[in-house]
Amino acid sequence: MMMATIKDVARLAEVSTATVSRVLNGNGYVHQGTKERVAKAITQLNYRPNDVARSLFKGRSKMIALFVPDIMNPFFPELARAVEDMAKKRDYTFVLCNTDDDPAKEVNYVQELKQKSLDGIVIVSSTISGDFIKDVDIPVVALDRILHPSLSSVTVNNRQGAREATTYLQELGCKRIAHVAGPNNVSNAEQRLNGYLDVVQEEDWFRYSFIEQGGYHFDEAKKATERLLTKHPEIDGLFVANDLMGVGALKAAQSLGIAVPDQLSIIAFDGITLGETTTPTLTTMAQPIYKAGARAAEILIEQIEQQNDQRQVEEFTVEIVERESTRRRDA
Amino acid sequence: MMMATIKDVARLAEVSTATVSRVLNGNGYVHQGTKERVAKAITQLNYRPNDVARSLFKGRSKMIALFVPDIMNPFFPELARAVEDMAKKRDYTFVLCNTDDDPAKEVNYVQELKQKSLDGIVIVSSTISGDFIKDVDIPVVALDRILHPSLSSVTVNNRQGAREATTYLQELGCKRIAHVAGPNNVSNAEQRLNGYLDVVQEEDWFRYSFIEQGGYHFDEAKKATERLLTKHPEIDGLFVANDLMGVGALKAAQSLGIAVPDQLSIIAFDGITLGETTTPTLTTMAQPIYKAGARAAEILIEQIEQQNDQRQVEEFTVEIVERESTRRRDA
DNA sequence: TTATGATGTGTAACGGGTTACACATAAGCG
DNA sequence: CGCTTATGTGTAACCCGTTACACATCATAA
Repeated sequence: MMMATIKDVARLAEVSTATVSRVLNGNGYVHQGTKERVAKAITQLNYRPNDVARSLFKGRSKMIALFVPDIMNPFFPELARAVEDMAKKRDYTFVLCNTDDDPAKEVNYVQELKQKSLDGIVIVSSTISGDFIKDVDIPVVALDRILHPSLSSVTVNNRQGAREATTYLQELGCKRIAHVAGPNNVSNAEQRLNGYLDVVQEEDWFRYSFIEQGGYHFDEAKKATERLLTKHPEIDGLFVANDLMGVGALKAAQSLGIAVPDQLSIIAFDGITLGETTTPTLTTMAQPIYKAGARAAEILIEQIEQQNDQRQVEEFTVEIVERESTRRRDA
Repeated sequence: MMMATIKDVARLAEVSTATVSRVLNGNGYVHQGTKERVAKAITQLNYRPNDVARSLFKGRSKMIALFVPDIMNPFFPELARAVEDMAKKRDYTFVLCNTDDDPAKEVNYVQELKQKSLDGIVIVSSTISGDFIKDVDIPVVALDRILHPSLSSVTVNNRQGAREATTYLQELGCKRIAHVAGPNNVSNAEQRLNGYLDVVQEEDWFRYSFIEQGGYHFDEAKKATERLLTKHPEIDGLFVANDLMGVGALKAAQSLGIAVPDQLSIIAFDGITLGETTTPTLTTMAQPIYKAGARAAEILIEQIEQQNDQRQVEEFTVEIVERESTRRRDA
């Protein structure tokens, strides 16, 4: 059978559609008796308002989107889960977009979603033009990476975390600490690199050849680590820009017959589950991933609902999680 | 500035909105010259039709959803990616729903999405009532698990794959092969169990105590494996119902000091990336996960667009991927 | 008793598209 | 030349809610 409409309810309850609408939304005055008749009609017809009609009138859709480079990257599912949970909690529908870090795709998604009256976007991106995104006339919250100074954002203290990670390796007794870096143009990767440099740059052993690019990819990081360990066999500590790459580094050490953590301590960054399943498990600077995602969604929804119009910038703190890939060196 | 509407275009091009609509959709007759004037006006105003208004009239939204138990389970991101890619290719917006295997949540999502005129659902579920889902009056395609005989579905040959996995262990020379099983009520888990039984049930050593429940969870599977290996130290081969559990089994063996693959060969099922990052890497019966997801979405869209109304049932084939967790036993 | 505000409800416009229908003109054909 | 069909375009209804506005009734205070 056809979905019942507000007219059917109105007819059955012998009132106008305006009255039904008022009952539905709890607006205006409605006589108690009328309210009950309408409620009864609604139940009887199993009526559910058509959200499309509502959206058309209101110009809002109760939908938010999350843009990620690729949901298959194990960092993003937890973020997606967090945003979806918050969306559901606040009665929003959750749209997921994989952008592949392609600015054209990102722009294209924005346009298509705006045609659908999407209410807002949580975006993880390093590629989209800040100038484009700041002019998108719906609320946007940047997550994990900063996109434009005018946008609300939720991030972590990458630089400080990187400093702590590197210092931790020093405290374990590591004498030569290298870094497998993330991509050049990504804010959080640069911050992690800087944090590493903050700690080691003044050391007399330090040279820039202790840094290799791993581009946030498993394979690239594996190769980068192999290069590092080959040209500098003296390396006894490794700070890797994220966990996915950290696992690549683990693999590289294995393939070169270098024992982790006996000969080499490895610490990475992010705190994704993947790091718990390797052998050895991966020591890491863990982000509160879920919390950050949920908070980003919450800020977005507050902005949508005008409860809080101004820009919010929040930075969470990372915490070391000691696992098996690091160990104190005997002096 | 406000978004331009079809009326603005009509005014600028000096035609009626009907004519603009015809140009937009390539319907009916429009004079060549008129067409050009309208096209010019559209460009000039940077006009994009309002999809909400369209949806209201058509009763269709160009949105499809994917229901998964939990996107944080590493089996699902690839599926999600596949469905999203296909959705995008066919100009559909992709909605992701985490159901936590909770039938109430599933029903609730269906209702909310139907209010938004969602066009169809790809669903991975073992919990939703078949009777409920078959009466949802929009197209539904079951993926990975069978839900109801009247629904289109895309699955893999779980039973045959399980037979091959178990036989493979036999061929390696394993004499006592145990199974860490998935949940009871999930069709593919039962099929995998049955495939295992097909091969070993007639063996004289076989007893049901060689089977333990691991419920498709990492931790549960780890504990189940510990129980198995403790009560049956003679086990030299293990078929695990999926890769996530397989990694749990690997951990269990490690914690008991049992060397994989030297003392124990482990083969799992699914072929997710996670199995490539462990040490040893995990031998598995790999599903064409991406292909299956993409095909499910394609069938769904065909059904939505009435190109193909009848039920489709497709079964893909799994293939063994030999990695490091299995090895031939010396006779 | 009357002015005033609170309560209760319906009418109709509106949001932004799509399309059935009517009408007009032009072209093709016997 | 008259009839039929193809081409071209506008009017208005429709999709399904929401809400401004008008109007009535009722209660309360002065």
